Amino acid sequence: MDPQHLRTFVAVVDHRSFSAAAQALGYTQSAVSQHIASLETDLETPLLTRRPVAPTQAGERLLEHARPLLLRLDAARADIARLRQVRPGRLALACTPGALTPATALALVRARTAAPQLAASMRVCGSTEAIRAVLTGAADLALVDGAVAPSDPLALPDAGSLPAFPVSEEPLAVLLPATHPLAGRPVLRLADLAAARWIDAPDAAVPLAQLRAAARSDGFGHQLTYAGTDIRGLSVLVAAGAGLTTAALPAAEDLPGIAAVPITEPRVVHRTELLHPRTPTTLAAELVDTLRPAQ
Amino acid sequence: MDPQHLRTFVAVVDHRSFSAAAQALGYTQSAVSQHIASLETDLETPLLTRRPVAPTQAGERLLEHARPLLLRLDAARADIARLRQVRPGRLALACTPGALTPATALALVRARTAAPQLAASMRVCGSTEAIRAVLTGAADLALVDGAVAPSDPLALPDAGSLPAFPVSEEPLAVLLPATHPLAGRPVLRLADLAAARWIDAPDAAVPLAQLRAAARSDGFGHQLTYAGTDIRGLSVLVAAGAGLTTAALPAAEDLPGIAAVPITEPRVVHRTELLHPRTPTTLAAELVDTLRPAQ
DNA sequence: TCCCCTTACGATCGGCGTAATGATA
DNA sequence: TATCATTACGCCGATCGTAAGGGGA
Repeated sequence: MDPQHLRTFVAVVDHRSFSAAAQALGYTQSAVSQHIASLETDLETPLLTRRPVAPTQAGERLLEHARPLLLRLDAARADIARLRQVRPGRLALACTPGALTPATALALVRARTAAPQLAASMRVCGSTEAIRAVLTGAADLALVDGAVAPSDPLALPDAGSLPAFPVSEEPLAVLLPATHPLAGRPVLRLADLAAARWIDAPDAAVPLAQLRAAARSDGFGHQLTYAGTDIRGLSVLVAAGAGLTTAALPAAEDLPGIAAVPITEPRVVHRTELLHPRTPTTLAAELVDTLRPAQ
Repeated sequence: MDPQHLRTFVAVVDHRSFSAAAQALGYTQSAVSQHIASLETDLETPLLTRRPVAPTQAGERLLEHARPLLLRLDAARADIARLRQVRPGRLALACTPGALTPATALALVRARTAAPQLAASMRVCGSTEAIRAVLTGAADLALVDGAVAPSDPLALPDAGSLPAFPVSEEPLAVLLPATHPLAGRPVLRLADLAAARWIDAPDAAVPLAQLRAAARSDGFGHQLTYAGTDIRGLSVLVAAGAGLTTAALPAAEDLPGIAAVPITEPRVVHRTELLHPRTPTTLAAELVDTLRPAQ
């Protein structure tokens, strides 16, 4: 089970084609075929069906291991590289949309004025991608948000080795169309909304799985999936009646056509956490110190 | 970063010697040296000091990645192997000492009588080892205990891919010498005990880290570490005044020289969970079904 | 017939062991 | 000087690319 073979396997599944994966990886078709054959011989089971190219049951299972495995391998390499040389003149931030608030923006601006020569960058993406960016060294810090019980840590996938600390906690609010029957309520209970129609926007809003966990419910079904990271676009969909979503209460106020109603039951908050590598760059460490007292 | 090289690296650190690691792995000294050299060239940093052989800072960091990485690699292989052939005639159970209660023992006996030809085995060990056993296929099921807030899941290391469900929850009790000033109390608060002297028995009792997490305290210091898995031996130490420990209340009653006092604050329970592979053997699946309604 | 995966085959590279060398207490 | 890690070197196996083969739409 050579990691390189696993990488090829993942690429083949993603591209649904041996030849496309070969091109993407800079191999010949033949090499890719040999990689897969090597894995299948080693594990003594077929991993892919051909025509069409798709993972078998065993292949699916292997994928579930291979992706985190390869991520961790890249993380290990990046971790050692960071330990070897600390680049001071850079600050690359990965940020989920819900974590980009006036407070965090201000902290970044303050860090910039403190170090004017600093080349700063910010990338807005889903939490998985943000965590991956920090793990692999593509980003120096990540700001990630989610919904949890008060003062509980966020349950972040594959972020095991990353230190995290809370930056802020605000009330969690449901976003409803202003015309919605429940829009006038001062507060709402999550359980009352489990049967509603939701929008699944894993990269832009709180993932529905976190709501289910908070409400200990199987509800929160969805018919529409929103793949972007643009909260405003999401709010337009909500206003049009495509479904509900959640956000931090302060961020959700003043959205046109939207009523934001805080959730009181169960006790749940919108929480933002800052993740940083074990060996942050000096500028990243400064920003960490800037934000830490905000807790 | 060949996994085989990582495996060698871990072995060298564990043996504190190239030659001993070579012998353990069935390589020559030379091959081990080349593995380490390959890693150090690849990562462009020394990973080990020689004479004495010890990990450098970068080596320590690599270790933190390498061990879970290799475990997951073994887990992936075992997972696929289980998918390929289900061995019905075996039931290997890995169990932490605190999870071995009359109820779980009865369930095992019942499963045995239902399938008399069954070769059953049980291994008592720490939770990390129990999880590793299930992940690598050495065991078919694991029973693991710990202390958490009521109805919270156990936070188990590296068990990400293993389904788990609760088998029982009982009050958590402190074990005190019968002569202890607090022994007569009907109940105790965990915070009152943070400053006491504890025994760190990670493989036999609730790890102190879990108590710190439950009490949100930095206390629970220890001077004595107990490396075994024998709860009776641990209770003898407690009775002798070596320090305190915890256990499920029912299990802790009637220990000679011991007073078991339930903890009421913060809300915390002793919880036992059953972990099983995604593809359990038929007998393991039966036992899973037997225990599941016990929830 | 075309597309795409598989197999055959030769060249190259990497990894292992043996054995010589080097360093350290 | 004894012990242990490193280096030199030759052999073997693994992997790559080129190219021929095969099977489904």
